[in-house]
Amino acid sequence: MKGKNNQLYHFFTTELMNWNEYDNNREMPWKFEKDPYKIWLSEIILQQTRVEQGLAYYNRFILKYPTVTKLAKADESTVFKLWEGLGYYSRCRNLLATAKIIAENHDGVFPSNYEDIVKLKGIGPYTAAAISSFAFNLPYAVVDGNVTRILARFFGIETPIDTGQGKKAFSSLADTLLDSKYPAKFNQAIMDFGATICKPKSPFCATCPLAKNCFSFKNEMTSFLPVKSKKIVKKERWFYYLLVQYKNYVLIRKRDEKDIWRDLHEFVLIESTKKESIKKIINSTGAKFFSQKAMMVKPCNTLFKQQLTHQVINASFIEIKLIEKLPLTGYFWVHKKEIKNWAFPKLTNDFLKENNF
DNA sequence: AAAACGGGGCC
DNA sequence: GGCCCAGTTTT
Repeated sequence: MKGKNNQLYHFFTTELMNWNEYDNNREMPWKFEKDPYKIWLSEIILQQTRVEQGLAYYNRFILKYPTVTKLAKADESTVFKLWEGLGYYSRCRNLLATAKIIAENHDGVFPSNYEDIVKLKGIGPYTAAAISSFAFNLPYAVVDGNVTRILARFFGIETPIDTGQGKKAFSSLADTLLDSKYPAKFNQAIMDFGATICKPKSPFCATCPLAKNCFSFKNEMTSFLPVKSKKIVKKERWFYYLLVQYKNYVLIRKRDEKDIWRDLHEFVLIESTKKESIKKIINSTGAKFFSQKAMMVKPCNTLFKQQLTHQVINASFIEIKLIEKLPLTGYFWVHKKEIKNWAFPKLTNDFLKENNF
């Protein structure tokens, strides 16, 4: 039984490494990169993010911050502005924090072993394995969505990939399969393979070099593997944004609670768990303070909707022009021309763009 | 162990 | 409308 498994393992690795020689045309600026800083940056950007979406961000970051030392000296708001629109903003916060740690505690030199790398903020098992193998050619197998999908399908593993047990099993199997002489090449190959051949939908089994020994291909199971255990429940929220203005100034604040869009900015927010009438919002205790001192209150008709992983945000914007410059705790006044210097959620930028604000 | 964290693209 | 993406952190 063990011998049979070993043969299968060998087949998998051999075919995969062979495939990479000829059939892989994915071009990415960080491919075959050896600078751990550039690899790190690319891996953080690509967490839960498609290559096509992250590519432009990567290029802009490298241009502006060519080294980890340069990044470490950067202003947080500037870095967030550069990250704006990419999502999962804790990645940006951790990126800067880690750059500072490397600059201050490691003399600006990226750690060169897995144990030290995985301790850094924003770097988990996947990213540590990627940096270790790509930059330092250390034998750590990456386990991302591509890898779990390929392994679940090829070996017919029904263990859910999003459980502790599953992660352990897939990681262990990946380490067994890893070509320890060429870890960087193996890791690059398996992810390219997942992205181009063993795709989530409509994989190219007809031309797949692994198909003849693939459990899912032989048993018509590709559409059922891998298995995920968790069902996502979405909640719906209604955001009513007051564009409180005085002359050419508008009130904004930085979101600082543990919630979506932390460290991004927003206008005066009145939130509800359900849809409200604009009239009710304007007359609410939160808005009355302003509407009483307003020369103009104008709701914008468009409803902005943003789908997130665990929630749906519905946003309406209401313009309020004041006759005097009122203060509001937690908020600050900025000139309209300065708005573009602050990072905002995508939904807000959509509004700003549509309304030439 | 489960939940939360964005935004985009595909079917 | 649901799924998935070169996952990690927090609860």
